[in-house]
Amino acid sequence: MSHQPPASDKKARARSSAPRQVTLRDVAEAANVSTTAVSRVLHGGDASVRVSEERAAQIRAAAERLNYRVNAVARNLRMSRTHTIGVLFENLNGLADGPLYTTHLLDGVASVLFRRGYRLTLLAEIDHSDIIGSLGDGQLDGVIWCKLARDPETVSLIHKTPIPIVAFNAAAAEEGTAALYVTCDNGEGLELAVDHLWQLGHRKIAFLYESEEVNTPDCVDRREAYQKAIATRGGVHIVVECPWKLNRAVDELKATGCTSVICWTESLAGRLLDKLGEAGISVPGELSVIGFDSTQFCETTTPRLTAIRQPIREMAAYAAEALLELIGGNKPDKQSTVFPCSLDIRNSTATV
Amino acid sequence: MSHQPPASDKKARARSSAPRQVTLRDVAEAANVSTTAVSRVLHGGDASVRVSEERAAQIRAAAERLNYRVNAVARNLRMSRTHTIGVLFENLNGLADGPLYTTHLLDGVASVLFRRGYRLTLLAEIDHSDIIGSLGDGQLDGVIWCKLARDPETVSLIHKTPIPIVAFNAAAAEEGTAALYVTCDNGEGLELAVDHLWQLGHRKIAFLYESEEVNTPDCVDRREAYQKAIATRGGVHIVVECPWKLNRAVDELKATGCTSVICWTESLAGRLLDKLGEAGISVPGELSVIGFDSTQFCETTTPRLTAIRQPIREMAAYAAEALLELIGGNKPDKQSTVFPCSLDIRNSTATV
DNA sequence: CTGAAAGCGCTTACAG
DNA sequence: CTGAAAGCGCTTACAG
Repeated sequence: MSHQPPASDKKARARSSAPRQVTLRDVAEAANVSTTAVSRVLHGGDASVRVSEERAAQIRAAAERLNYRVNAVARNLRMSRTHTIGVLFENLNGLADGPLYTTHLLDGVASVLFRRGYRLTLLAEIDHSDIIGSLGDGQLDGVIWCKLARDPETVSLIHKTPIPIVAFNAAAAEEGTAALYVTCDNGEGLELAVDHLWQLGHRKIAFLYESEEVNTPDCVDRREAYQKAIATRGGVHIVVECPWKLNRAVDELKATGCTSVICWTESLAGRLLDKLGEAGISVPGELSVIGFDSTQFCETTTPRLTAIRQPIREMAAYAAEALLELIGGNKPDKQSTVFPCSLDIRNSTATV
Repeated sequence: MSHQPPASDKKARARSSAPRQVTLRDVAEAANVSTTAVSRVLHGGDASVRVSEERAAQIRAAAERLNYRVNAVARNLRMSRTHTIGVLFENLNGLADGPLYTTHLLDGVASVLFRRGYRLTLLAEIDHSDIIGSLGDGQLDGVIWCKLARDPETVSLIHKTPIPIVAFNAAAAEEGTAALYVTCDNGEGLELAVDHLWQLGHRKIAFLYESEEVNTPDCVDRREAYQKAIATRGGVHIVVECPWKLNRAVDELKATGCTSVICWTESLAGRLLDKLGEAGISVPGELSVIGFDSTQFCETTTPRLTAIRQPIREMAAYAAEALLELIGGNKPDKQSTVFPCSLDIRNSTATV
């Protein structure tokens, strides 16, 4: 019975033109049941609805025959839930910036999300003022906000955002912010790095960062942590700011008379190694260099790069889990999670 | 007038509980106009609707006052358009695999998409049979399918997918497939590499790939192109398959007596360099090594890696542009676009 | 056990 | 110029 194509003349749809999407209603008509029953059988949900096995089989057959696919957008609208979370980067460059930082980050997030049936959308902060528009438009259940800045404007943005937020690599939590913070222990990391150099006899240790990153949370924190670690030892801190391209950076470092330098990222350290090579300055012979992140990248530089390690992938996976908890309505017991850092000693540091 | 909060008693919504989303209807009521007018003023569209400047101002004021945000999911449902495109990877590992391949790919795609107001969703092929489910659920306007395989099963999948597809790094176009193909000229690339080695006096040139990748399109193409380039010169081809971890790979290469090896990716070449280093085999002294992709990664290996270059970022940006054209309903003039390869000679190759 | 109907928040012919 | 109403394709109280 009912093996003829669904008539649906009630609506007299334009069946002739573009191949209209097959809907739940079509399946219901073909199987001679209600859309309620079809929804229940095909998509589960509402357990209070019971459908006999016979009808269920009819429904499944009809769906198969008509090649029915659920329209997730309609479902999302109805349920106010998209099972999609966003990862927000400060800028487009973010993607190609750190040699492996972004990759590990996405890999960690994706490993959790995909397993739990969530999707991952990439967002870049193009227009600062439009973030709310992107985050509050209903398409995202939550967001992982990378390198979240701490200026008042951004903080107020956070308050206005209607979805749960996990701030990634954004240092300390703001007072009264609903967001969760996941970061690494920059203080510990720089303490380890300075300690390592100090033990090697270095007393003039520089800290290097790009002027473009002067306000990036991690950059600020690491700079301050460096200064504290140096101060603790009664040393003199040498903070060097350079342009992204490292023009004159080598000269400026030389002028300070430092014997070692800590770069705020491994990406920067890698580029510095190149410049030092060009300038004929041997590492670690004349200058010891330390980076931050300690991904596989550090195994491929010349010399292999000593670096502070933060477990990016694990942090990202944790951030994703935490976000799903928030979305599920579970309030976390703590607002900040700080992952420990360690120091991977390779070949770019030596006694002074 | 009408400065009191919207009554909306008609519906008697649960205003007391969770802060319900502010809708277009709320704005309309607050401004004493129709939703038609609000939609027109706030979101543009339907140019046939005209609203006086006075009313428009009222509407904008009401929207501002109520802190109205459009619900993009509802709009997407209505317009059957999400302005979101997917990037589909074969597996999760894809993300952390090639040192910079994925990053450049995403960067290229994102650079185009974000500028044109599109979003980017990451998908991984977890369950092969469920791809249609993901691609046909209405949440995506199109997809960039990376390393699309050529088995009959996948081809039939492509035919069933209701959204435009651009296949990336997937070699030749399938007969009668609607998909667009963007790839690099593997043949040219391997010809250049073999030529380079041949000129350096190498006559025993091996080709190395991981057994896990035996059916990956690019791997197949490059292998065949290698064999052809060798055959053209009357040489003997030495194809070596190894496990991902490269167990015994060095021994096997040694056993073949080859003086040089072309790896199908730079990632593999990088790992091989490590193994060779451990085994005390000097590169390029005892063995010349060539990789494929030639990203910044090759500048950081020891020695710096000679590699065939494919312009990943440009290819990805092109793929994104092409996909948007397809989505816009513009049929492309050609089904395949092949980007030229070149050879970046660095320090991992030398005379035999 | 089963179905008719309301409603998620938009946009857009259509009629005044 | 303006608005009432239909409808995108789902899910889910609610009533039989």
